[in-house]
This record gives sequence, C-alpha cells and structure tokens, in this order.
Amino acid sequence: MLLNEDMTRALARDGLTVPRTHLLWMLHQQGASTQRALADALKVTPRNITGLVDGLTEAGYLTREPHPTDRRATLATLTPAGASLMDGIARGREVLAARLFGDLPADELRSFLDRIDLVTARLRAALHEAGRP
Amino acid sequence: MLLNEDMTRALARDGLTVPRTHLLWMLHQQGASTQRALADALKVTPRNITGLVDGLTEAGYLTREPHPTDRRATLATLTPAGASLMDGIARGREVLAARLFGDLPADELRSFLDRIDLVTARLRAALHEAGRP
DNA sequence: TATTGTTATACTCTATAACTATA
DNA sequence: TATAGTTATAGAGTATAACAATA
Repeated sequence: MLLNEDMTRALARDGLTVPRTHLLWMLHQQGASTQRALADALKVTPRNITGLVDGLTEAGYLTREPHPTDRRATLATLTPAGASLMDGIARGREVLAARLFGDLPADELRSFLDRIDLVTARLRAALHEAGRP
Repeated sequence: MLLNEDMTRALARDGLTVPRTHLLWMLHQQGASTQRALADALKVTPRNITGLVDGLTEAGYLTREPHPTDRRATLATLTPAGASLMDGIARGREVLAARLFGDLPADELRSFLDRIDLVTARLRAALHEAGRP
C-alpha cells in the first residue's frame, strides 16, 4: 500500500499510470507483443489494451508495428524513450532491494524468503479451496 | 496482488467494490462517521465519498443520519446488513491468518514480524528521502 | 469458423471547481 | 469567513457486445 501510493505519485510525474506502466513493463520483459498477448498477460479485455496502447502511443513510449506474418495483429513495440524509462525502473528496483535487504546475511535472507514462499503457497491453496467449495 | 484479485472477485458477489468495502470497513472500525472524516481516512476527496456513500446506500449497507449537533454534516451509519457483512469479513481475516501463521512457534512468528517491520521502516525512510532530494 | 483489434456504450473511481446551507 | 456536502464536468480504467478484416 505504501509502495503503491508512492509509485502512483512518481509515475504521474512522467505522465504515466499504474496500468500503463504495467503494460510497458511487460514489453520490457517479453519484447514486442501483440495486443492479444498483452490482454492475457495483464488479465484484462482486449478492448482495454486498445485504450492503454492509445495513451502510451500518444505519450511517445511505444508504437504499433505491423505483425510480420499475421496481418490482423499489431506488435506493441517500445520506443527508445519507453525502453530507457523501463531500464531506469529496473535499476531503481535493484537499488531499493539492496537497500532493504542488502545487509542481511545470505542464510537469513534465505530463511526469510522461504517463509514468505510457504505463506504464499498456503494462501494460494486457501484461495483455491474457497474457489470450489 | 494474489489477495487483491481474489478479494475483488469475492466482493463482486455482494455487489461491492474495493473502495466501497474500504469505506464500510472504516465505519466498522470507527463507528458512524461524517463524510469529511471518511474522506480524510480514505485519503480521497469529499466529492468521492458522496459517490461511494450513494452506492452503498442504494445497496442497503449504510444510511445517512443527521449529525446531532452540526446540521451541515451527515453521519454515515452501517445498517444491520452492513454490520453483519463486516463482521463476516473480520472473522474471515482471523481464520485466514490462523491458517497462514497459526502453526508457527511464537518466537519464530515474532522474528518474522520483526524482520518485516524493519524492512517496512527502511522502505518508509527511502520513500521519505526520495520525496525531498 | 475462429481470431485480432476496433467502435459503441456503460459503470466505477478519481479529481477540480463552483455552489448551498450551515457554523 | 470557514466548513460540510452537493452538483457539474472531466479523465482513466474496466467490461460486454457488435463489427470488420484476416486467418
């Protein structure tokens, strides 16, 4: 919650929002993608991707390129501005992680992360059960 | 993220959304409140509270009651339906917490929580610095 | 027939600004 | 003058449904 609020404020300075940045982040991770693939990745309808891509195109962070073999599809592609923005965010994450966890001995970090993994797995199991009662 | 998605889906079954439920939760914690107080608590404009309270009133989870001494103000007040819904959520939280952490020895739970508190404090400090560079 | 992306429409959350009724 | 809440207006994110172009 703490992080989310700060991120929202910081992104606003670049004319971005959380969903738009999430989309850029996917492109940064997976490379140029069809809007269909982005809809699946962001768990959102294709109609929604149209709007996000429109906004990001206007802001200069990506472009729509024709798909090389499927003329129905377009490839959302980061511009240099979009790519360098994502590089900056990736670097910021590393710096923050180092600051938050960097001084922990490796074995303590391990056991901390293991505990988190365990709790996460239990949460997943609980939600799964609740899903089919 | 895992939790948020599931909560959103579960709430939708009761005709609720995350912000509306957050408002009900505040009333459950603090008792009947003015819309001004809710705006401060949810860190949202008063105009916004008007909309959330409208929706929740229509859904039968709360009512607007006159403030006993200030005729400008209204007190958002949980209906029995709203109160019992919040009681159910409070119970659900406890059950989930017990399932996620209930088997941990007290001292291990303590050190786990201490570590989380430390990381949170560092995060807060980092954000604070970033705020005034 | 099925899939990709778009247009059309609608709802929720959010914000700012102007206004009314009270304090 | 200042405060509580509303109306007016606008923008972003989300969804469903209908449609065009292409597979």
